[in-house]
Amino acid sequence: MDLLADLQARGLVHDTTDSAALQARLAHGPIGLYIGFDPTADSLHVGHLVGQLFMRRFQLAGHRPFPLAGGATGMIGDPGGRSEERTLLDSDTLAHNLERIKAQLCRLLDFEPGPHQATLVNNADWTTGVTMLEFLRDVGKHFTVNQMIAKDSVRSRIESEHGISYTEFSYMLLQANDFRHLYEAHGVELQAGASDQWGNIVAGTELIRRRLGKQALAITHPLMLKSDGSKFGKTAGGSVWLDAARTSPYQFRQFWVQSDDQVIGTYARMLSLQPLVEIEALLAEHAQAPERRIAQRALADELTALVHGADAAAHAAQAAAVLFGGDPTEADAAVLAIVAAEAPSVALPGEIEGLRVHDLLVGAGVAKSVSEVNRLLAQKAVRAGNRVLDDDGLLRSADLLAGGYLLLRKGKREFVVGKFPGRG
RNA sequence: GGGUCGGUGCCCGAGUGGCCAAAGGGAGUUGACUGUAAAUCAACCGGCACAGCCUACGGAGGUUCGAAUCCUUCCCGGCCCA
Repeated sequence: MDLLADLQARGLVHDTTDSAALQARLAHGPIGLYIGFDPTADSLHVGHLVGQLFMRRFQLAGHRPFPLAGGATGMIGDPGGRSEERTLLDSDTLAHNLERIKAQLCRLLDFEPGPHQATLVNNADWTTGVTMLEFLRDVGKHFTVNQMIAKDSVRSRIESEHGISYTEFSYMLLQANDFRHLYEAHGVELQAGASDQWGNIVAGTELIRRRLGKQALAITHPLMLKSDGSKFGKTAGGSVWLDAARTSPYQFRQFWVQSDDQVIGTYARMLSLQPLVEIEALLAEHAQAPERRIAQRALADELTALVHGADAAAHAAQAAAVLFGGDPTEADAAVLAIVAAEAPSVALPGEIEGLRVHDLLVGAGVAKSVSEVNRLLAQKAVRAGNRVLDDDGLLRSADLLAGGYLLLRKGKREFVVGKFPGRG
């Protein structure tokens, strides 16, 4: 199966400009492709994985990926997919975000010198020095406002009550110019992105055609949505981030393990780098005994290893086995040490006997307030080890597990490990 | 610039002097049932030193025993007129 057919079979192709030309071009030899990521936060989240892995698939098939960090476009903000104007980030925040995101963009791709070497680029490098007049003459001249306001992302904003600023209106020109620059400077002939980027991407192919007289190509992948149609990658606690400091490898893995059956097939096909036949076999097996969650576990392990490394993935799996598998009160100190390193943790004061859990749970971020802890206690939702705590929330020294760890559990799936400072 | 309608808790949205921490819905949390799933049912859903107190209905003043509700003023948004 060739690359394009594989992408299609995985449900990763939403639209392409000229599929025959793309097919032929891919068969002809290595192609340069790029996907842009704007530094709107200091970490990417799981929603960005589709795009990152999209590039990885091309690289594995022998092509050259150019992950682009939007140092320039991030200053403007993409008008697409939102009903209101963005608040502009200040330059310190932007610089910080950019640095963090660059590191993440590099993680899933191969940067070793060679024919399919990845190259990280930043559109600020070729945008910052351009003057307003140059831009208007070299880029703006090639677009009519008529076409620009016809694009979905712009039209929906024009029709919204808040309107759209001139700044955000210009976004697509910047992105078009990026494509043109990469085409000329690096021979990047293909731009990929999520389906909501279609308008911006095609603006680039048009600019290349008008100004250079060359054909550039475009391909988009569907936006990933949850089963209820809401935005992918959001949980109760917010987004699931790729940065281990924001979302621990354990939490990251749990996100996938807890995916529901309805969407796991879509997720596995779109995200896993395993051959499609193997994925289909796994999904068939999963359908036989969904309660075993083998598809969820397989995808969770694969993605955690890709994003956080094999060791972190193994530890996250071991921690989950203790917390959801057997009896944590029987786990030995070595295993609990792994749990303690993976699950959110909180420092214990000297003495446990008679200590109330309130501050521990609030401190760990599991509960927002003392009142909430009281409510949880009243609902019998808090445990230490296996013991359901009384309404007073008092702990006993007998609640300590092997190695002096205190395992607090809120509800069925949230855990906090209490550790004495200086140990484990 | 003139007129007019509006700004309520995470979101939508009721409330037009005391019975208001504020109806209802959504989101969320927990419990039951399960498979670390979905659906369903139930409870909870501002904070705290928790039978009480504090903070809160755009901001600041005021009237009143008492204000989300009335008055003044300022800020912000929609619509209409210029």
